[in-house]
Amino acid sequence: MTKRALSRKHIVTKSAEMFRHRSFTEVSMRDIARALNVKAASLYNHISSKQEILELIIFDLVEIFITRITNTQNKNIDIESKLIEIIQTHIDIAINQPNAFATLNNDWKYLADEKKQVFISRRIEYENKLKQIITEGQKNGAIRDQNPDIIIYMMLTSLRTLHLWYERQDQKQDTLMKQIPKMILYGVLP
Amino acid sequence: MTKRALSRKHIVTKSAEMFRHRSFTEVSMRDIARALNVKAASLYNHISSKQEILELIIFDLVEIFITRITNTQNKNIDIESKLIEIIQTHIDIAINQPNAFATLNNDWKYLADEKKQVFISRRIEYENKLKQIITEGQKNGAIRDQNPDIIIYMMLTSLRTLHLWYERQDQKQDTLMKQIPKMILYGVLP
DNA sequence: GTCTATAGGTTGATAGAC
DNA sequence: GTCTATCAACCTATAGAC
Repeated sequence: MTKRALSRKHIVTKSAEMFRHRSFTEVSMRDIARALNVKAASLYNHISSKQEILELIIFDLVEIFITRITNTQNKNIDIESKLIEIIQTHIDIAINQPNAFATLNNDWKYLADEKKQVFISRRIEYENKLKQIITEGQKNGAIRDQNPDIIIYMMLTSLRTLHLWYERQDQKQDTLMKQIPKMILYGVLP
Repeated sequence: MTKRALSRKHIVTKSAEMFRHRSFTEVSMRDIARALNVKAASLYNHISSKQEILELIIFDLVEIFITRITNTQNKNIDIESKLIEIIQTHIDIAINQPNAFATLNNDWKYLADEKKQVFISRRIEYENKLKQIITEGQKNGAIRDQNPDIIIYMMLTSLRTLHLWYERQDQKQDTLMKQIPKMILYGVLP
């Protein structure tokens, strides 16, 4: 019945919130503990290491990204609609899960070696799904015949720091949902 | 006549090289010293603090960016050519000064409070020059009539991590110089 | 102008009392 | 399951010998 029982979930959520604004290496276990009104040692009753917190934040979101692009990939809609849906997924996550999203984008490099390799593999898997959609679109003439790696780069980088910019400019979600895909696609579509 | 005299310039150059791959906070003075085959204490004969190294890297490049956009701004060419030139400036710097470029983009937030404020002011100054060009283009009908902040965001974010991607994909500079502006502008121009 | 030694602080993590 | 106390390692920076 305690109002604020310490749990893995609380620790992970609060950590993501803190990693968003000051990176993984800058936030100490003492900082996280202080924000949860406990002492650092107490955290270790719920999680085994600082690394584990990072892994929980990042890999949960990785699964969400892969699930959603797979979903889009399997729909019976045209290529342009697929790309819009993928872009909107990124905007949705950037706005509605900004803490985990920022941590994934900024702090994946602090994953321990083995986990970092897993992350990179999953990212390549994601990019390959996107590449399949793009090359399929290029065969149909639905997408401009340009180096698909450059197209993917342009799509993904502009979406990677949306959470920062959203915070700074205070744009409405539905404005972004309309305008960003348009700006990306007019460069991608013939 | 020593082959490798320690100097401010050596220290700053080597530091930028290291900050590119592991951020400012992750690279210690001992690391920098080791890479230069001296002991950490020796660095302090040439620079006053770790902060000073960061400032030298970042503000040198800030001046280059501002000089170059001012230059473009004052030319007698049409708006589209101005935008292409600005984009190409970013690509040029990302490719030819990748270390300072990465440090500026990733580590400006580690500048000490006062210097960070100066940096932010200079960045706003830069973005305002870009905004002037864009709104002028919008009056002429040369640029799509869309929120200029979103246009600037799209232009700048896609250029901010070019150095990483360039490294990963091994694209040729002249390919990027042609294709990236095209991809950005087809989303900006009517 | 480089070195050793060290001050004074931080870090992630653990041992063991309660 | 939280706490205090602590370890061992690291950090930036300085003092002072050479």
